Amino acid sequence: MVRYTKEHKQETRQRIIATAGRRLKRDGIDGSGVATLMKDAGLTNGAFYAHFESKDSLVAAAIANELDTLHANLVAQAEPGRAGLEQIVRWYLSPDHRDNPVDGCPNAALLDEIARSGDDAIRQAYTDGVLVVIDGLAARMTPEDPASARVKALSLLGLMVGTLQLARALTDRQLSDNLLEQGLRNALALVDAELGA
Amino acid sequence: MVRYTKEHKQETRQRIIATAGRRLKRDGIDGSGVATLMKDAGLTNGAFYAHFESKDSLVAAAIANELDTLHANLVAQAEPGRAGLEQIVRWYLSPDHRDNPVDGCPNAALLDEIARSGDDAIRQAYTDGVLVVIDGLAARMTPEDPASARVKALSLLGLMVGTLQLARALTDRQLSDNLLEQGLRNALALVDAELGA
DNA sequence: TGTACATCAGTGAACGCGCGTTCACTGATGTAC
DNA sequence: TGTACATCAGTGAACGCGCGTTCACTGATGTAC
Repeated sequence: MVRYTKEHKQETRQRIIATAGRRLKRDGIDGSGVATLMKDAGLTNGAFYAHFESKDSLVAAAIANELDTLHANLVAQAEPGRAGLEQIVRWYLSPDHRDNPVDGCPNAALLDEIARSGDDAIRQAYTDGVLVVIDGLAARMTPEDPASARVKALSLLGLMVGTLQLARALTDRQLSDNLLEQGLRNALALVDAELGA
Repeated sequence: MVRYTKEHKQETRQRIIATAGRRLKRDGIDGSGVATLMKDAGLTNGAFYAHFESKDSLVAAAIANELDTLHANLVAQAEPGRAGLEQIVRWYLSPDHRDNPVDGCPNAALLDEIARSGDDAIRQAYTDGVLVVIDGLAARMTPEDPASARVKALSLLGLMVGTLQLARALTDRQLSDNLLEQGLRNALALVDAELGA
C-alpha cells in the first residue's frame, strides 16, 4: 500500500474534509463532535490533530470544500444565461433538495451558524467560497456590469436559502410544497427582471 | 414579597423564557447551556426542572415567545396594506437589524437549527408561531384570497430571512450593505407585484 | 395575636457523559549500508 | 538481497471541562389553631 507519502496524507485529509461537510450539514457545527467527524472518515479521534490545528480549522476547510463542490456540480455545469439560472433555481427549490440536506447546499444547512461563528477564519472561508458561487451566478445575469451583477446574484441566493430553510422547518408538508413553488416563481421573476433591465 | 403563589412562579417562568430567547439568538440552541440560560434569568441551574420538563421544552417555549413578540412588536403595529409591508421590510433588512441579532427576528438567528431539530415539539411550536406572523403579513397583501396570500407571505419572509443571514455572514461590510439594499428592492418589488396582481 | 407546622421556589453539589485536545505508544513502510 | 534503523500515520487512553439532569436540602412564606 502507498502509505507514509505526502499524497497519502493529503488524501486522508481530503477524505476527512469531505465526510465532515456531510456531517456538518446533518447535525450542525455545534452538533458535530471531533470523534464523530473522524469516525465518519474511518479514523479515530487521536489522529485528528495530525491533520488539523483545531476543530474550527476543519470546519472552515469543510465549508470551503462544500462551496467549491456546490460551484463545480451546480453552477459551473449549468448552461449560460437565463437557461442556466433556471436550472439552478429549479434544483435549489425542489422538494428533493429540501428533503436531503446532507447532499445539498451548505448555505441552507449552516448559514445562521456560520453568521454567528466567533471564529473569523470560518466566516472568511465562507465569504471567499460563496463569492465563487456568486460569480458563477452573476456571469449568467448581466455580464456587462459585474459589480452590480454580484449583488443581484447574492440577493437571489439569499432568497433561495431562506425559502429552503423555511420549507424545511415547517411541519405542514403541503404548505412547504406550496412555498417551494411560490419561491420558484419569485426567483424566476427576479431573474427575468434582471435580464430585462 | 409575593412568593409561593402561582402568579410568582408564572412570572419567573416567563422571565426564563424571555431571557432564553435572547441567549438562543446570540449563541444558538446547541450553543446555549441550561446553567447559562438560568443564570441569565438570575437563577441557578437546579431550579430549572421546577419550571420545564427538559431543555427542548424551554427552547420550544422560547421560540414560541419570540415569534409572539415579533408579531406583536413588528407586524401587529404596522399600518394596513402596502404601507405596513414596507415598514416591516425596511426594518427587517436594515443594517441595524443585521448588527443586533439578539433584539431581532428568531428566524434569521435560528432557522436552520430549528429545521434540523430532532424534537418535534420545537418544529411544531415554530410552525404555529410563524403562521401567526405570516397571517399578519398576508392580511396586508391580498385580503380576498387568504390561502394564497399566506403562501406569498411565507415566500416574502423566506426572502428576508435568507438575505439577512447572508448579510450577517459576509465579512465584506460594503458588500453586505449593498446586499441589504438589493434585498429591500427585491422585497418591495415582490410586494408590488402581489398587490398589482 | 402567637406559635407550630406545611409548603415549595430556589440552592448547590453531584451524576454519567461527551466535548476538544494531548500524548505515549504501535507497527507498517521507507531508507541506508 | 538482507538487516538495522528511522519515519510517521494512526491508535487509544487520558486530561479538564461543561453538558443535561437529579436530588437532598434551605429558608422564607403561608396556614391552622
